[in-house]
Amino acid sequence: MSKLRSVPTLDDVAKRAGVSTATVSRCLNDPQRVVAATRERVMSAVDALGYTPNFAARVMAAKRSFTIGAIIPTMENAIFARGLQAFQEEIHQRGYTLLVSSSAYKPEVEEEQIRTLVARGADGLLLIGHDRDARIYDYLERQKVPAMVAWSFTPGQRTPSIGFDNRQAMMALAQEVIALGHTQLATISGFSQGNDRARLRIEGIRDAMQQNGLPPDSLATIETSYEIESGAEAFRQLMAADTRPTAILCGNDVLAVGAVRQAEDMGLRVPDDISITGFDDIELARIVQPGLTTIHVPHRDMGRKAAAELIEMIENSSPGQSIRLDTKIVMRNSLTRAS
Amino acid sequence: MSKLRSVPTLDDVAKRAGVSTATVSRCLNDPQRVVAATRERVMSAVDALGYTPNFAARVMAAKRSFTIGAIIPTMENAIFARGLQAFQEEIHQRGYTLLVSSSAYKPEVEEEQIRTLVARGADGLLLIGHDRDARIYDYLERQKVPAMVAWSFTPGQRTPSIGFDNRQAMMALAQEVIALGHTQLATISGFSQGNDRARLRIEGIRDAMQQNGLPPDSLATIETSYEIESGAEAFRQLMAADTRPTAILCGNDVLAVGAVRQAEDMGLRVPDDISITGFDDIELARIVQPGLTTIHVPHRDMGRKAAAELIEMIENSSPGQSIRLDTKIVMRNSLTRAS
DNA sequence: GCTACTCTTGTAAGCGCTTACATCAATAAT
DNA sequence: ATTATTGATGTAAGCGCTTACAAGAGTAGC
Repeated sequence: MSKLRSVPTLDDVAKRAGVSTATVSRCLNDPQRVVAATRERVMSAVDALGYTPNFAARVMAAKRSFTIGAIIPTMENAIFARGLQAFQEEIHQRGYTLLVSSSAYKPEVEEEQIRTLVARGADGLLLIGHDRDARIYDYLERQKVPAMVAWSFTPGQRTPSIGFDNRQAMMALAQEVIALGHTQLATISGFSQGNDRARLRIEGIRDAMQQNGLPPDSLATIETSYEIESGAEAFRQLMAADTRPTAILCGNDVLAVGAVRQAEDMGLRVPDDISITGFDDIELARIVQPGLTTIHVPHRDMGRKAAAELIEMIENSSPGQSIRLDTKIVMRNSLTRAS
Repeated sequence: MSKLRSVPTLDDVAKRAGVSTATVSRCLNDPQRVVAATRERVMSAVDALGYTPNFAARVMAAKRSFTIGAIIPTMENAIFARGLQAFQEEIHQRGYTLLVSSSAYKPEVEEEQIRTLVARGADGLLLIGHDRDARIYDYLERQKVPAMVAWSFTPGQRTPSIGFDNRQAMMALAQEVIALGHTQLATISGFSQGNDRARLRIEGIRDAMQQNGLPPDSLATIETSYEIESGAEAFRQLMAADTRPTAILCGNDVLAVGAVRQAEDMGLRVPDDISITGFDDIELARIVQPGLTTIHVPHRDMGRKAAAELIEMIENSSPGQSIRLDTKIVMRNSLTRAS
């Protein structure tokens, strides 16, 4: 018996329609298993009462939530926005709901968020990058929650990944920079601790230097947070050094924009006085003046494929497949020949 | 009895610690109600088993989820990012978790998201703007889920709001523009249908025109989606008209940036050939060249206050209080005297 | 020593739903 | 006509947790 004026339950609907709760449940979840006449009676009871199923009860009984969780490092800038949007569109189309939370690049926050999402009954998880404590992978395994990694591609890990080869991509760009005659290189990177994308991008630059006879150790490296201000500050530091770099390869577009802005504030012309490159090709890269030469990442494609593959893992308990996507260099106006 | 090698439950912990499930539950939710020795025994059982409480079960039994839902129109650009971040920080500090979803500015999607969040047991909801079907407010009332509106301030509505006076703010900026001698005004606005912020901002401009003897109907108005490209396209249209405007007040910074970029592509100098203003003062407004003259909105403050007030509503079933925040005009370099 | 508290823990009744199984009627097959 | 088969619906057992209530053990006051 429902309490007076309270939120209607399945029971209330069943009583009103003169059927059992099982029938109501079937109407809602698998309509064709119920004869049309009954179904209509039930549906109108649902409408009349303004009934909405209680999600917690449903998850508990069905042991399925049709929910997928995503933990991204940040929502503050657009790095993950487009990919996540595509991811969400794809899973929505397949009847799943997305739960997003952000970790602010903090491993302990990420771990907490993962546990929260799992406790909430997420059927699967989207994670960014591979670098995290083994304890988390153990936990996920024990809870039997499949996870998919995006924004990285490293087969052979415990979790399949869909992404691109960060190292290779950055190496290609560095090759390009070196081919333009630059020998004094610098990089403004995100913190590489616990961030394989950042780490591999730096290594990509060193690879290119190595291959072209430049000593990898001569790469001036600053690690900082992914914020425009941080990029600006890092640029200031780099330019205060004894030997100034002639080209700065930034770990992402946000840092690059900060550097470009700071260069301008310091009266330096980009790219004539200093070349600056980004990574990601977010909207900002097109907006800023001069347009940022950067690496285009197929965000939407990555998001969509990650969704498809993760759902495959959930529904068929498949181990999941890793997919490598291609990146390409986008030439705009922030990189030019060394003077 | 738990199934072999399955996810551990309260029962498993209780058995292992040699206590009842009630005691374990108390240890987790209200530790001081349990004597230290017992508590330790329980906690080590929790650790040993790697137990995590099942959220759905907890919500169901406690009828409380410590979850707050937020439905924002978009995550694609940064309009809501900062405010939401502050909101999330505040509720997190008070022991709540945030669930975010975006409606893509579509009323029907928003309604679905609201229902989803409520069915998921959200204790309260953060909504953007007042404009939505009365049916939704009825539903929220019936389900007894308190809601708070942000980014608008309109007391006397069914839901309390924390925000600023969109109309007044835009009027102040328009006054400024008119004072600089502009008489041919235009606006690039978001779709005003179902979006009180957009609607009120347009009205604010007309108010200012009215007060200064300019015919409000002479305001060239284009409504479009909140995207950079749309801003650019709208700018193109405005400049193709017989009488070109000398100043364009945009509904937000995103549109303004699109307009600025397009102006440049068309070989027009901002602000010398055309003045352009924004609204919101997101990061982009500082980054773009020339810096955007815009209206600064106290995003973080708004987010924090909305959180505090919403939690107050949840925990003390208070009706909620509306709060009006101040905006201010930020002068940068995209607005100048009419030539 | 006895009653009256207080403090800690256990017992068990749900929370609202799904679903395996049972039931019953209608139809098809013999 | 009888039995097997199919389809629609009902019955009821949980899912994992919280919490009202009960019970038992100490302590204190008389």
